[in-house]
Amino acid sequence: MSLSGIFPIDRWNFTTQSILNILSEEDYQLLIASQSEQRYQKGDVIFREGAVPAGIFLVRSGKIKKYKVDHIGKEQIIYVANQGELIGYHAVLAEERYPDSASALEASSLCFIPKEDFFEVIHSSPGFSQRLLKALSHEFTVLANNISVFGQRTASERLAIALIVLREKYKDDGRADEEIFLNISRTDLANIAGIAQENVIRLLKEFKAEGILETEGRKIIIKDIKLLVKRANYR
Amino acid sequence: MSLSGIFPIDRWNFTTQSILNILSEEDYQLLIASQSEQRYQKGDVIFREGAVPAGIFLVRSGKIKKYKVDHIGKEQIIYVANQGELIGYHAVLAEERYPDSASALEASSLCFIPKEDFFEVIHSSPGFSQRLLKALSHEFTVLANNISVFGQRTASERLAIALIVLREKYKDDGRADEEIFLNISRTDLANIAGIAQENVIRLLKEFKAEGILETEGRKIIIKDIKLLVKRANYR
DNA sequence: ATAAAAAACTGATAAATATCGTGTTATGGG
DNA sequence: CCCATAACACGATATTTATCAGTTTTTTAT
Repeated sequence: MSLSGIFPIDRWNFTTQSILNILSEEDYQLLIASQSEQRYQKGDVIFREGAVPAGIFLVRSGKIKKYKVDHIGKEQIIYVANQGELIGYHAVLAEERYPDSASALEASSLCFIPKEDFFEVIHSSPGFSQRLLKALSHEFTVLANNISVFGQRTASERLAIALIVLREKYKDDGRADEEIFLNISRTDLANIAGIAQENVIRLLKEFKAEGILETEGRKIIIKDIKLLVKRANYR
Repeated sequence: MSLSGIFPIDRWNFTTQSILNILSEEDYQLLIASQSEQRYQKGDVIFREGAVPAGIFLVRSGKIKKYKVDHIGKEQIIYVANQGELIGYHAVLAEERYPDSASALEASSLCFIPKEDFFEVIHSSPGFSQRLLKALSHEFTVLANNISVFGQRTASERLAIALIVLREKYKDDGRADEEIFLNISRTDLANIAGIAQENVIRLLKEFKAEGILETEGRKIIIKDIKLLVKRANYR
């Protein structure tokens, strides 16, 4: 079951497009010409905040979290990148160091693209930079939306919103049936929603009691997306 | 006194560049060819969330807030645009409706640029879209940074950070001396930092007691930026 | 299969922050 | 200049959320 028609997730600007959708076949071939695919285990770091970027990464499979670590070691997850998305290109384009770190949420496969190759495609394909502008502008909207969520929403609303967004990201994995299984730890959920891990557990218990979801150990299975949307308090 | 050397505000990615810096003289002339400058009083709305954009706005003078309004009427300020900045171009580039509203924080003068003119410059000047990509990528970094601030910082840290950022934006106004006067209401401050207005007042009182700032009615005068930075708990 | 480690979970308490009620001071229009 | 209105201010209280100090369950590695 898609969210379209139930929760206007696109209209509310919580999702971004796979970069592959904005690439023509030629551009894509050019981009991955000197590719080197690498596998990452769950928890492996792809790049660290402050490092100088040498290129960008295309997520071939798996899920990557982008996050910033606090002065007291607290982690805030900024974004979860899914299969088909590019990561690290903002820093390359802005000619800055990485403003955040990236690591694998689950076993993932990434394709490294040297920044020279990336710039070559940008320079040689005028259409590409326009589509990139469009994609970046949309991503900007998504992030701005997130700021308002943090400023205006309660802990339970933020968790509900995080679950809705994650459900979209996880729905293409595995199971073909209605129930979508989120393979993510309580701690990562807490670091996405910006709340304490213990409260994630308590809130998940509430959601479970309301029939929104089921849990089996670490597994979270979203059962009733409509109720979840109601919990998020959107309209 | 500039922040450089005291607080590495650029390194911490809290500021964005004026778009004028990335425009060549020709591009600039082309952009404002069919300009129509308009004056806005404090509080006047420039555009509203959900509207279809017809073009972009260049801030000639004054300050514009971009914000989202809650289901219960609470306002979250996403960004304060200063003289020299463009607003509304993300929506135009993404071909979306405005994701947020914009209104004047003080009497301002804006120059409207029809979206056709904007696209013409993008298409005709390959350098421009590249510089725009760079600017957008940097803005993205700034927003991502803000998300981590909301997720990781206490109310007083968020207020201190808001004051530091605003100080940079207000320092070119009026007075040439050291003390920078922020012409912004407690409510707007609250809506930037994402805290209750009463708490802004209480925290300002604390900051005053610590010698960080002075208040004269609605006026806020930053006296000691070093202490303010210490309050923000950055390093 | 089993031990060790990690993650999930729980209840009590503390801390942070919002809300409410009310008084006071600024500020802008007539 | 004065009045009306909005903004500022402040204490008391309620609410929300985090922290702490554990126990239990699940997962991982051998």
